Amino acid sequence: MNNISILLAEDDNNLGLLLRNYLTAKNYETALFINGNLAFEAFPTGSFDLCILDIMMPEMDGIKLAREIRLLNPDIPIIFLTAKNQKEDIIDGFKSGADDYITKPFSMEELLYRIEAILRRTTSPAVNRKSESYSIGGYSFDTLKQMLAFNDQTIKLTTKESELLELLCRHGNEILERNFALKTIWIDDNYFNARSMDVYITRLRKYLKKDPSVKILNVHGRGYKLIS
Amino acid sequence: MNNISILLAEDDNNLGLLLRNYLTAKNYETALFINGNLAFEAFPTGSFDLCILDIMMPEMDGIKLAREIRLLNPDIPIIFLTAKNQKEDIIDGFKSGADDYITKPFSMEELLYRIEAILRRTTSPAVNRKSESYSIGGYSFDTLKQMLAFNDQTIKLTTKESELLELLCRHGNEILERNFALKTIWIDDNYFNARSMDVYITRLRKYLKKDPSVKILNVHGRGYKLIS
DNA sequence: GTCACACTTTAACTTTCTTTAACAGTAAGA
DNA sequence: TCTTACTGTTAAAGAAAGTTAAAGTGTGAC
Repeated sequence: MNNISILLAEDDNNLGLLLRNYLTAKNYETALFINGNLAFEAFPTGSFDLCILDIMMPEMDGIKLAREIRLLNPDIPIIFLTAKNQKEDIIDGFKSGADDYITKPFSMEELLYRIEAILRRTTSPAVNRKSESYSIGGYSFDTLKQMLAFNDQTIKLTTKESELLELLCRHGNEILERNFALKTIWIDDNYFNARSMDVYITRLRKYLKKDPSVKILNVHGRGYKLIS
Repeated sequence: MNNISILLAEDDNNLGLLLRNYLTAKNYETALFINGNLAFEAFPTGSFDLCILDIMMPEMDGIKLAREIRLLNPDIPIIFLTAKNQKEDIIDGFKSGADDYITKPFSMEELLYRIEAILRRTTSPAVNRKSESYSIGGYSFDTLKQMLAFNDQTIKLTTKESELLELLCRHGNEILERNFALKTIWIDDNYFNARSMDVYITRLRKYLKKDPSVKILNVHGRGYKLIS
């Protein structure tokens, strides 16, 4: 166990069990509740570090649940699960204080990335801040500081630049799927976000061109490959 | 070999052999079994790192097999192969502890991506795909960078060009079957994809004509042979 | 509050990649 | 020889991605 405890509220039992098993396998202590009421009753007793709430649930929906939880603990990170194209849900979700949300269907890997990202943002620096750093050819990239260094020159990346470069690094020398990247970073993989991503790819390529052995290759119709 | 050993259970012999050949070529040690019983009997003897199980199989189906395997080894990654739109299968699959599933038809590259993704999640740090390079007469071809070099001139190949040339190289001086190439790269071996492949063969021949000893020969009705 | 600034998205235009089409040439069997 | 399926080549059409600039958006300083 890594001492992280997750409250999971999901009424679809198949998905719920799948998620619980997966998160448990990933060393997150996970408590599953099949509706909002049960989750809310359990919340004060367990000392949870993170909540994953389905929005559409009978009895008490995820948004209402989030508001109640926030009254008890204003700082706890909350990730919403929602079906696609429920824009209103998403807006309501953010109003009720979501830190993040993820649209169904999603891959386990995607959810895991979100959890890690959110824990990185919210847990205190002293605790488990493992500063990941990648070396990309002659560059070195610190994901936490969001700094990209080449020899003595260092530039600060923006959040999106850094997140995209991190995903590329994680999938180093293999394909990073467009949709995966879009859903993990932009949440929604619509046309405009896809074009936005193109702009960021261009920018990253510009940053990385000092070392000619480093390349971000496009795989037509699928995604990108960072090679070094 | 990269020391990764895969158990593959698939009753369709065509697909089974195609998969085994491809995975073997990609340096995964692969054992193929044509039904669930045989696979299960063999499981304890071979020390496998990953299972790829067809769901629909006679005798013991993939889901039952997965459960049995999980009893022996709760952590081994399992990928299911399933026909499209078999939602129930997928859900059952996840209940029995699948890590991922892939719906037929799929490309080899897609499966490879899933395998790498799952290994990335379960083994750490990342298994970086090494850059393979082939020499073809006076040319040198880097599969990862997708670059084809002749003397001081280097051209960048597109993804499809590179995939096709890689298959040709891998079958160097022997025959690359049309259907194998089509299924591996284009997924579907229909008429239009076949014609598309012809176009790519023409293009590769153009790239390779600087060295007259290099030839892509057609074997009528069967496929192509790269000689150098 | 509003101004300035950094960050992100949208827009417009260009280039590249893949597939489809059209037509020509070639091998093999009836 | 003649027919038919297979292959070769080139051009075109359509979709995806590259690039640059402008327009939004939010955030902190004052």
